[in-house]
Amino acid sequence: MTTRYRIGEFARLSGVTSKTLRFYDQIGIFRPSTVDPLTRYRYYLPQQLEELASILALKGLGVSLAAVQNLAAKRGSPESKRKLVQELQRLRQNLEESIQTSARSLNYIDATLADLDLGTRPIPVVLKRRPAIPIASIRSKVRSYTEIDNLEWELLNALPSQSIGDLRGTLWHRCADSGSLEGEPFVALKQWVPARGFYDLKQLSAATLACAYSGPDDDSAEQAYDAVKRWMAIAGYRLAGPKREIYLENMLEIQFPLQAA
Amino acid sequence: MTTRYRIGEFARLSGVTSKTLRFYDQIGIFRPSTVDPLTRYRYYLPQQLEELASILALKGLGVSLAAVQNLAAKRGSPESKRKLVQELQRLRQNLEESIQTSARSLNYIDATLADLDLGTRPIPVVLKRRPAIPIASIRSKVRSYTEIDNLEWELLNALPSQSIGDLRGTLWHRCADSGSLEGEPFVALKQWVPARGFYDLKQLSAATLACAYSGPDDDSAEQAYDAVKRWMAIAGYRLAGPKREIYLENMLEIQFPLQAA
DNA sequence: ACGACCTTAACGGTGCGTTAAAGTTT
DNA sequence: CAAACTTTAACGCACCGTTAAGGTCG
Repeated sequence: MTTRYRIGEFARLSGVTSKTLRFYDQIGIFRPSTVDPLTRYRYYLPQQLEELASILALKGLGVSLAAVQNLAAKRGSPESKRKLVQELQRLRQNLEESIQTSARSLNYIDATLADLDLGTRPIPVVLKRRPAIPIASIRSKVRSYTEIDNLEWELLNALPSQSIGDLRGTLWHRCADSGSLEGEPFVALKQWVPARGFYDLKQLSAATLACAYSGPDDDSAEQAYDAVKRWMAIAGYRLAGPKREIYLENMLEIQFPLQAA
Repeated sequence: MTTRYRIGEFARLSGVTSKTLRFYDQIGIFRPSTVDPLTRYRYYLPQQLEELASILALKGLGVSLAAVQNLAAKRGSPESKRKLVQELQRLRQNLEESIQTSARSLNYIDATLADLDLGTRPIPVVLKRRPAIPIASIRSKVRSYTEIDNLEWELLNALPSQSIGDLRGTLWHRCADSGSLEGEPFVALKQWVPARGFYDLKQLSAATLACAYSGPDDDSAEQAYDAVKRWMAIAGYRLAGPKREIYLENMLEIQFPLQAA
């Protein structure tokens, strides 16, 4: 009297839907013990509940069905054990990261809710990855913004116009020890340009950036700076290099390079 | 000289791919400022970077594009603010839960890795939701398993056979105060049966269960019990009611009702 | 004969990634 | 003129849920 279950009952017993069982059969990850060749009804055995459980346990840990299939294929071999360990370690990594980012998001949501409660308009802050790009720049201590404008003008004039890319901006270095502020206007380069003592040729390094936008006025820029600072504090990131100001047509993009903290 | 960006450049500036921009255009969540009617080229304005940023910020918090669209539709209205707050609160909830389950999974993965390292074969444990079902049962203090078998036999004989469902098993009550153990064999009911003093008619309550399978022998059952106990301790759940033993053809399913802890 | 089951097939949903084939800008 | 861009269209992914239109079991 070896009981066989039809799909519906097996579904109820195992806790998944019959559609899921049909799907698992179709992709070959978990098949019924027998199939009636006439009616094509699927029949399952009690022992298969455990087999399915081992699949569901893995899936419950976040393993993809493809990976489960991979692992189940060569079950019992010593190689499979290594594979499993490897997969679980990958998973561990992912889980830790997802917990981190979830926690950051949670904090930020709370802060945003508090802002909304106070009626403050939240300024959107977004994360971006930027690749490294070649730039030409001039770095200098600055006393006024006019000085920066002058530096930039000189930089642009010193370079052959066909080498100048679309991206322009200023890097702001704050030296903790001296407390002094240095500005470094830069332009992206499309082509090689001759090295001269007058400007530096370097790379704007690849980075993850927290970004916000502002109008061209100081007030608006200050708000954007504050928004990014708050965002970083709340989300638990730290600054990792000079801040970047990107010039857009009557707009400014404020970028803070990030380091997980 | 109001600069317009073509899709590629706007994509680079904003940090999303041009495909994403086309997709957002298609679903109407974020459209280019102008489209050349001849070439159908999309053109974007610098100000749109901020508009897109506000969308990306929400998405970064885990809001679905549908929800973003919903929120963006009536932006500025006081109703939109309530909607936004509501959405953020829903999100907060989800994030907290996902952090919880991720943390549980993390612990369980670590334990599984430790087991694998020791060469122990991990017994799969899975979570299931079960609905309430009507049962008939007899509860009693027990000294031996034979007694349970007898009780079950009596129960089955006392009931009209056409009312007896497929599910049979035993509930195990452990009374903390007395330290005594009581067993309660039960059978699921397909139909109404007369109430008699001899057996109880009740509901097997709906529950979330941690489950494992074992063979019919005591040794195997003990291992399954231990596996579930360990799993619960590691994942941080607590027992919420009598344990359930489900009888399957030459197999046992061990079920522990759960309570988040 | 009735209801509760089972079958396959096909489309839907999320948020785009990935070709492919053809036209446009610099 | 060639390189680098753009367009639409269509399929793919993961993991099934959800009809729909029929055969089958007790």
